Amino acid sequence: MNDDKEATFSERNCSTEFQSPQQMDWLRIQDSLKRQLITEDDFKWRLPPKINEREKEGSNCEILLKYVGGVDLSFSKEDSSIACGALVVLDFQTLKVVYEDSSIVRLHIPYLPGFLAFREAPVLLELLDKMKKNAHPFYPQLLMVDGNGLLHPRGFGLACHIGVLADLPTVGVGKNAIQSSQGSLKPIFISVGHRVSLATAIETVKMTCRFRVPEPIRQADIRSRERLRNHQ
DNA sequence: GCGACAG
DNA sequence: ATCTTGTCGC
Repeated sequence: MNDDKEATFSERNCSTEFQSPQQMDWLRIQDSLKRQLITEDDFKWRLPPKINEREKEGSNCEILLKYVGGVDLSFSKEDSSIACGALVVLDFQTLKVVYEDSSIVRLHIPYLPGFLAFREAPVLLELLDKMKKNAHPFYPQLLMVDGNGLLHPRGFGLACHIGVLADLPTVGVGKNAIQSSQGSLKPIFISVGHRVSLATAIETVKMTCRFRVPEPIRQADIRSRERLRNHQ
């Protein structure tokens, strides 16, 4: 009964019959990048021990997760091709913003379901790269992305895309998803981006949620639209 | 007209 | 993504 729905959904999104030449390229790129995707914990830091939890034995790792990044884009209401991408870094424990940068750009690639990364990733990768080039001490150890990761028709959403290209642990956080009208309370959709397990993805998001959306993404959202406003 | 698929 | 007022409550 439900198999019919699953099958048609999958077919519709993975078929190459009705794709433009551009989208054919994008499909190949996604497929290629997906081969580099890591969906397990792969980082050298550890989460701060929970309050009622004993320190884990055998964890020789002394580095604690401290710098958590968040990225988001906001768009101009007048000209939808004008956007502001923002990158923020928060202290994982205090949730205070310790770094902020943003960039106003003109986007030439339209939004197409399943290909969000080709529209939004370039700006965000630039902001990350700028920080890395400067060897900034607050460069994020984990990045939360406003968009899905594995939760994607081909299992390679924006969070995966950014994670692989930046070689950074990422978590995807979606605010809408397919067949979203089931849950009653507006849920968020957490999925693995790159170099994190689902358990870690969920745990880190929970630990940074003061409100519905985790604080790193919320701050990136607030600051990107704020800057867009002051620009015109 | 219906259904609807991140941002 | 963006368009949008007031309202309730801490």
